[in-house]
Amino acid sequence: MLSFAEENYLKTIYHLSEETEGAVTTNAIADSLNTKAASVTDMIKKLSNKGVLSYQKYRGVHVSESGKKAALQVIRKHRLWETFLVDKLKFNWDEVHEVAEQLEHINSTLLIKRLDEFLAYPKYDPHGDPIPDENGEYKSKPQVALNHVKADTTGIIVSVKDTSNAFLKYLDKIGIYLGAKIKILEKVEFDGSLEIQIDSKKTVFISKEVSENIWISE
Amino acid sequence: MLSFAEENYLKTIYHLSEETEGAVTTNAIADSLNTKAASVTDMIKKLSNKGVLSYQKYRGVHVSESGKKAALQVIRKHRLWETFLVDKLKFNWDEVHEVAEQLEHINSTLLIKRLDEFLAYPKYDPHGDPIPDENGEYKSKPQVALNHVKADTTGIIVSVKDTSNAFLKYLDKIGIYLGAKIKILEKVEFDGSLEIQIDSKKTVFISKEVSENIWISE
DNA sequence: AAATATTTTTAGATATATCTAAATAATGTA
DNA sequence: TACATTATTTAGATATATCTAAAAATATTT
Repeated sequence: MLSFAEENYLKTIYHLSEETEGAVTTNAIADSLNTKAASVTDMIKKLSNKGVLSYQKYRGVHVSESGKKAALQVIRKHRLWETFLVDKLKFNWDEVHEVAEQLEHINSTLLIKRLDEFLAYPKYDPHGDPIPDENGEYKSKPQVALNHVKADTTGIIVSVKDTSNAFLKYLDKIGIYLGAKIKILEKVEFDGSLEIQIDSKKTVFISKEVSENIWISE
Repeated sequence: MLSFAEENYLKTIYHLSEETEGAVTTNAIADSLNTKAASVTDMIKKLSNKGVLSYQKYRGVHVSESGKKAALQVIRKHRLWETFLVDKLKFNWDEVHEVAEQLEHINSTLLIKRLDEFLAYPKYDPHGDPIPDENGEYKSKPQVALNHVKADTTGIIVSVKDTSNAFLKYLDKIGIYLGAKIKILEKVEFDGSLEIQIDSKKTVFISKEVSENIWISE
């Protein structure tokens, strides 16, 4: 059994390991959790003793098989709760995270089984992220660039291919961000530009070049 | 802000103060929380410093006004979650407590507001206990003795007036306990005896004398 | 490769929530 | 009232999770 804090560390380390090649470093973990490197060292020793991480001094950590399983169960709980908050309790996307961070540590197999059932076995959370099943299995949603979808398509922005400052500033300015809900209102055949609606509110025009760099998950 | 452990102590002490005249003793708290008297002394000092209890050495504690408010909010959360678990997630009565004990400490005003709304503002939890509102206000359900209700009535056993060992042993034997869901199947006019169903399963016969001592909440 | 900078670990504190064992206060009884 | 019993508190440990400051290891630069 992992404690609240141990679960938090493991989940974060698992996420980092997915975006990192090689070992996850102490500082990366500390940054991610807003804590100090010394605290991380203490904790990764403990998690390593519990067999969920493999750790070599000064060489960072890798998540073990059992660690992955445990991390995916926490992620499963987190994403099921987020789905519940948005679908049933009418939370906005920006309101769910903090609460789901707490709810994900509630310990009850029956609760999660029934919650899953109650939500009709969702495969993706409100951000488009996949919800692992009881065995930790999941399938990511296929992603497509905005210029490859038809008018009337809705989806969630999951990735931005151009990460230059200029581009990100532009996206920020027009109100596009990771996780935003997008609807293609119109596609101009002439130049491939798009009129899109963001979060069922604001509508903006983007050029084909821009649309090639924004990837959504339907 | 109270910690998880502090909230648990306060809630328990509040419950004890409701069944006790005068101060709540250290040992009563320790028994109730399955902990040691020394731990209780430590904690009540802390809670007393926070102003939710008033405490005099060797004289036990009283819950202050602010303490009552805080305790009632924890109880509110507990009972709303119990209602959610039974009404929405199809938990049985005996399965809810442990999970609600965890859920009651989740910290989010919006969550509780929305949960309350989602459950259509319930006034009583699945055990028949009143759910305090945001201001801590609540109204207990009126209670009646079994011999005063008509056939077909359903209710929850909330109180047993005869607390002799013999009587309690008898109740235990026939499967009656506090919180049990009761349905009056038949009332024999001749002697006032009753055929009742317990938890939608077992049916038993009880005499009028016994029925006078069992109080339900409809 | 040596010097410097960065990263990571260790040592030693602090805060919370517990415990056991011993001391002290309150209560019950002869 | 004095003694015995019970209840409560204190003192001192333990475990978890955190921190700062210093030491050690690794990485980078000249």
